[in-house]
Amino acid sequence: MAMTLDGPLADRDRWRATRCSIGKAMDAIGNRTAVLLLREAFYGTTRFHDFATRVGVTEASAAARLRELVELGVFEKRPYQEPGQRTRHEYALTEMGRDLLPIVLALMQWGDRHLQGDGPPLRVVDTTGSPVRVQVANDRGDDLSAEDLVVQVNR
Amino acid sequence: MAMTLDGPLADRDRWRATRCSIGKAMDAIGNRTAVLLLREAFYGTTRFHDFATRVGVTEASAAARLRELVELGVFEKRPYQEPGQRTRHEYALTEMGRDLLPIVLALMQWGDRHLQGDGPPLRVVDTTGSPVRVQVANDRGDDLSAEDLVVQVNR
DNA sequence: TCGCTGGCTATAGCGCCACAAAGCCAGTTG
DNA sequence: CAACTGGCTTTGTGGCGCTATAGCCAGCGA
Repeated sequence: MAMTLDGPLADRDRWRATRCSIGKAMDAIGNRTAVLLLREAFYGTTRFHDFATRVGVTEASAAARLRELVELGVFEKRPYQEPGQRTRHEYALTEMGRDLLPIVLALMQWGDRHLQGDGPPLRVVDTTGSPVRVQVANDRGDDLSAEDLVVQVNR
Repeated sequence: MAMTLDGPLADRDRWRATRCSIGKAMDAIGNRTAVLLLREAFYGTTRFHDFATRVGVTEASAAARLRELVELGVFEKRPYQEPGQRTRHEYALTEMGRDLLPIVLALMQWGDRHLQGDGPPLRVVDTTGSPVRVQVANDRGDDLSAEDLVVQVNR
């Protein structure tokens, strides 16, 4: 049912998850608008106005969230110029941002399975048409659930 | 870089992600306290007071978030009785709740990699000691990134 | 030089979610 | 029967993030 807590972690009353990466990640990107901006970035959106309208928030909101994400290092702002147009900026995912794909797809997968009465609106497949899913796996690629996992103190 | 949008999705100005599972998932559980309650549940916590103190929020906050998660079907409240004690209730993850493991671990993995200056505080391994990670994979277990993915309309 | 457009920024108001402190109720122990 | 404990609930306050509306600025085209 639950994970196994190893070594000094076993006595659950003796420690608190103060440097927890899950909490830090939620502080950084745990916000509906931020996550939907990431969805749009993975769908290929790069321009400010497109982000705002496709996510369905005001430009004020999109600007505030994008600014935070640039500051954090998830997006980078890059100048570009279309012929006959002035210089503009586009928002491109950094490596840090691209590493968010498992989070975004895991949310989608869970929502598809448990929150959609009429089934998933979209399907994600690979380039051969094979369905894609997010899994918790070890080196051998075995699919694991909580009771297969052990948590240890690092170093 | 980005996913491929297939068929009617290709013209990005022609559709809006209105029934988006990512947005619905964020509405349901996209909240710091809710996610940390889930972390504790995966670590084995079942009792109200333990949830509140281990997450580090007030009992008022823990009670409100737990009530929402029970209503949603992520937790179920079960009566139990310790010898010499009155009947109490514990919070246990349902299947819907256990399906949130990839989201929680994906957040942890990303936070470990990008938000922890001194490296990850905890390690997650399987029962043989092999490191565990969250991956986006197809049927064959290939690890995929955004440019390998195709999004299609379902049905 | 004037107006248009894209990309923001500013202001005011509202709701959600956190906090702290206090209160309440059921049942068990003394 | 009174006191204690666990598990909440209530009340009041504050911040953050959303909305709507309005304004600003840079540069291109006419």
